[in-house]
Amino acid sequence: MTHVLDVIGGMFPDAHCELHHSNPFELTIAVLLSAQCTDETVNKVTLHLFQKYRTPADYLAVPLDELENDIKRIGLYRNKALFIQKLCRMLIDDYGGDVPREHAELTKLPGVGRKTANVVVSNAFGVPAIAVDTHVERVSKRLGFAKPDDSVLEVEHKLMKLVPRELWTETHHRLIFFGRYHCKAQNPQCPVCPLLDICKEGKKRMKPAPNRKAKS
DNA sequence: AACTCGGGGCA
DNA sequence: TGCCCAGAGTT
Repeated sequence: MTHVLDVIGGMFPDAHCELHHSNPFELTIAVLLSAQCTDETVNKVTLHLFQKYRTPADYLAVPLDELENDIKRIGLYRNKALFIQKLCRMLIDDYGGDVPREHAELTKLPGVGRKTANVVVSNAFGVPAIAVDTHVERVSKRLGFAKPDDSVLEVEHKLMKLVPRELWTETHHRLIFFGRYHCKAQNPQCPVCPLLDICKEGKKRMKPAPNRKAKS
């Protein structure tokens, strides 16, 4: 596992959170918005959004329609606008206007599940965590760190056992970059992958079965 | 466990 | 054009 992380680190020396933000609150909003869409799209929206809305009260000061319109370029925008206003209401009512630092409290917020909470605690509060999104899940299963039918939670636990705690967050970032830019869902770059010799899935893909459709 | 939300990216 | 996606909530 350590060897794999080193190799990926060589491929992506500057792997980091790609969401634009300047504090825990903005990060929470950005991660919530990023569900099922790319960080690049989120950044285009938050560039303007974070100029207009700076505090939880700012998000509550406008009608829901207006907030929806402000994030309209992002998929699932109606759900997310509603989540944001409910979340801001909870921050003000229950947390003194600040984003809670505890994982268990974060997951109580609407629109914040396990993955989002892990990204917030690790990336905003420096708490080691491995956020398992579909990239991390896919890569972990292809490389054999988890089994094909493992749940997201099981993948997270197995990764945590394979890596020392102080490297959890870095592991998360590296696996994300590897999955997003190299070990992609549709067209994994197996022919030029430095991990091919230790990757079962990669070897399987390099010599496809005759009855399988092979893209070329 | 399956369904829903939804515009963007990519073939 | 059609398919899939840096998830989470509801049933």
